[in-house]
Amino acid sequence: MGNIHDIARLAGVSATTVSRVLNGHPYVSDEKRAAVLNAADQLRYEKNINAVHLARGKTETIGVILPFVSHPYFGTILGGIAAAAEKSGYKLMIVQTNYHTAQEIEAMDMLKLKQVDGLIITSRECPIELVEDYSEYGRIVLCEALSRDFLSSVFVNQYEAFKSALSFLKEKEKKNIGYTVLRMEGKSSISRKKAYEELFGELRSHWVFDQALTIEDGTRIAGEWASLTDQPDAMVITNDFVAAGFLLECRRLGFSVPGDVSVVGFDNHSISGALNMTTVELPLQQLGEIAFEQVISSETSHKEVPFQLVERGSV
Amino acid sequence: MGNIHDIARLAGVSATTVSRVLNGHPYVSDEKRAAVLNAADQLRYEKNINAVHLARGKTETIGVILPFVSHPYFGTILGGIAAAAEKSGYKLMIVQTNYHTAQEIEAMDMLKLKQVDGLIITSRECPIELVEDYSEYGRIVLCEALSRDFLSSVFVNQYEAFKSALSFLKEKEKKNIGYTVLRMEGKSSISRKKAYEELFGELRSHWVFDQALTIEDGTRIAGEWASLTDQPDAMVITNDFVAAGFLLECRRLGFSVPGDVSVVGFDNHSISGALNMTTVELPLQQLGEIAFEQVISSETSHKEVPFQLVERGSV
DNA sequence: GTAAAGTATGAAACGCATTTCAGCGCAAGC
DNA sequence: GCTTGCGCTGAAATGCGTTTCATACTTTAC
Repeated sequence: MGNIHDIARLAGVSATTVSRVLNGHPYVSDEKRAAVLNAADQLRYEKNINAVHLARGKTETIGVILPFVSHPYFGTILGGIAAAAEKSGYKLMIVQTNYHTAQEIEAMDMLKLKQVDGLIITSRECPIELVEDYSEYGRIVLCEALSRDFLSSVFVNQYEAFKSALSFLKEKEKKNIGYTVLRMEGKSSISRKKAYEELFGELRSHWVFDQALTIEDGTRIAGEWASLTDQPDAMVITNDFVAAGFLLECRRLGFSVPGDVSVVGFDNHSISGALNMTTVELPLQQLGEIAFEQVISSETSHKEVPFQLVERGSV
Repeated sequence: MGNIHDIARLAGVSATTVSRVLNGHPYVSDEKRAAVLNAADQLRYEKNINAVHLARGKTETIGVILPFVSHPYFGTILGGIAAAAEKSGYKLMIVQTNYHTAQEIEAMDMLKLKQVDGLIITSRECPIELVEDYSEYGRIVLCEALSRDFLSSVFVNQYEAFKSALSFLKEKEKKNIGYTVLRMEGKSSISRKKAYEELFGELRSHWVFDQALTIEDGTRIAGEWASLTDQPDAMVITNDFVAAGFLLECRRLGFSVPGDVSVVGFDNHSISGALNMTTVELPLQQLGEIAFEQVISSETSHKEVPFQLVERGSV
């Protein structure tokens, strides 16, 4: 358990030669190579990766910022990132932020401190300008639509995806459509409202349901929906989990889906298949893989991934 | 963007003093402290964390091995680990193994290379003896029942949890009970069989369904169940997602749950609540938190976390 | 036969912060 | 008046691998 110098001494060579052997560099004679390997073996040598990181100035590690690791939306993106990282021999450092700015900043500091070579931000809370300030320390990829020179991005066109769900419902003669958002003040909230008004004119604000992230949220929102006197006859719902909660609670309350209310989810998570639910498929695994390719690329890029409406039986 | 020596020069002090100031150590005069802080500011100094890691010999980072990051079972454990890590100021390095031994070994090597201070293995594929060999390099926590001197563990008593589900069904007069396992050759498979035979005597081997991990698996298994001439009248299913797939597919095929077949899941994931499904609650978030506490503890320990049957309407 | 190109090797510099040890000055204790 | 101890400070050692540069010896190439 010595270091590279101990090996050098034992093998009768220089530390340089040891390093060359250990890293598979050329220009080492067979005898010296054998001697080094033998000495390393004898000393039960283990590289200290921190010394390598220090010397090389990089860590072959990518940081991933995500609000919740246990939510399937982020879990699936992370799965894609992890699969791509494994192929490229990169390690992954994850930071769960719970949407707290402080955690996000702490994560971005990893880039500054050279703990990670690059950063993937699956969902952002702090100002984009702040993120941009960190781009001098390493590549940053965001999973949202933007076109900044120093930040890469990979995203689904939320506006169009939402609009395609609405258009589909319009075709099906649905006139009173409600929808859910994660947060009223969120970015996607604005684009959704815009898409809605473009297709249906004025929006009744109480047809927009807030805080839609989990199955329980879906359950809750179903209750809210049920208590309305002017119930929407269709709902476009943030993701398949919320949609599942909504759909199941509606049925439990004695309503028929799609008889009384149609449901369109997002993601095409397997839960939507099991529930025979119409949804807009988002290739989240692929999005994660692309994000990883971008973060190790030397150039910034902006990539849109396609969505696709999957028609099933909830409309 | 210089280093600690540049600061020392600019502030007219030694590198030692700079280090003391930067790390909040006592015994530095106010003037020197101010001078150092000022110089650091002027130089826009950023610590190189890799040098710190090298010097200190530790990284305040814990490695987490898990087969799939996007599966809710592991996602929930990871969420618990992440929450605890955040509180303690630790970082998390994750390795997704897909149950491949090679990936597991690569992850364990992080411990040897001093890339992580400790390791949490949420699910293991390689021999326990091999894992034990790595324990000399840092603390390792496994999420399975075992009592090795150099490995910590946190676990649910799978045998008892499974048995409690079976007992519950027995009380409800169910006589023909099938169940699912992740893999026929798996560890839990053996303890399940034992529990089963203890309560019901001989087991019909075609009442055990293999490869039960995802919703789709549940869907598939429902098809297999439906095609049997001697259908079990109750199923105990690996986790709530598989159970959800099973339950929904049974209903789609025209069977009644619990009329034609009862279902008991595991985990008490919110999906089971939405489906009004009876399940055995496993405190996975808490299990993750405990695993983290164990991995940063200086002593090995073995902790069992309680399970609890949650009675709903699928039996 | 000589210049050019390739092979092989090591000394030393580089990346950077932490920590131990030694020492000096001043104040409290007896 | 002398010892003990605390406050403050810095030199040097420590952790460790990579990479550049200089050098010397072989081969090819013409």
